[in-house]
Amino acid sequence: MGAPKQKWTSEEEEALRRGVLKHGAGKWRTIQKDPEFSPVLSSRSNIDLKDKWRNLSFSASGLGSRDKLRVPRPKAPSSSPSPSPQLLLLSAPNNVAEASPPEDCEKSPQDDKTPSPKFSMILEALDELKEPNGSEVATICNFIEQRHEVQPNFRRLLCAKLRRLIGVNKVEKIDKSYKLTDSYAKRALAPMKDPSLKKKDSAKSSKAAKGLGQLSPALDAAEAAAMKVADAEAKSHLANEHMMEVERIGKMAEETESLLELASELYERCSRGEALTILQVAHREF
DNA sequence: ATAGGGTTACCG
DNA sequence: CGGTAACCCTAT
Repeated sequence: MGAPKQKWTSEEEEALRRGVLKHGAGKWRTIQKDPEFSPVLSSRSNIDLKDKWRNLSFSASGLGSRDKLRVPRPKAPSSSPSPSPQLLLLSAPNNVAEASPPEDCEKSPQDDKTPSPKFSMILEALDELKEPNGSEVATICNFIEQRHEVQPNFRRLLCAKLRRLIGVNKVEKIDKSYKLTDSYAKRALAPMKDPSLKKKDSAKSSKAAKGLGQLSPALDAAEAAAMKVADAEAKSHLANEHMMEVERIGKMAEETESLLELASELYERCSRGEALTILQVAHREF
């Protein structure tokens, strides 16, 4: 209604980065109170910092995005921390994964064969776990993760997609759960596997098992085994993600070091009166 | 106070 | 449509 949405300026972004470097991620209040960043981040709350950092982390690890040119702010209602037209750089871009365009050809590890199976995946999941009261996001997410490789921020995307599906009346929301619309559920959608794979009454068991850890003999062995396998798969995915994270941190350390070197070099040259263009800096041609 | 899920606005 | 960034709400 009132708030059009305040996009983050590069100054704010960098203040946040430096704040995290100084105090560590998670100390949002401390960062915001720090007199060094306080002037820049005055209009941001500690949760804003947290949210922004989450976004930065996702876009950094989500390998999918090149840098998007970010305009500082289309509309400045009141206080305008307009970036000075001087040589203001070093606003640390979040490309931890790569710094050199010509090299690093390893790409697209998460490319599905199908061009746009995203919706199908969700509809299939919803159809497979036929819960009368709908399935909650965690359940849907879990189900899909066991069938497809998903990106780390999949859960968040799933949320957005579900909302879209609600918009076109394919899905309805009951409390915190989602379920196929009656009219839409009748249509045969995904080519289901052989019926032998289907367990009767899977809805109750999957949800009940989550709530009560030690279920009775009612839970038959096959189902228990299936769940263990599923869990193991999920864990292996997690392990893989952790490996990637470790690798990422390593690269980040390298990047930081070379950035420091670059900064010193730049400082020295500029203080000698040399003029450098951004392009020169970007290509290290100086 | 922080982490995480969920929602809304904006962009391609 | 599809995705993301900013924002909001709630449990721990």
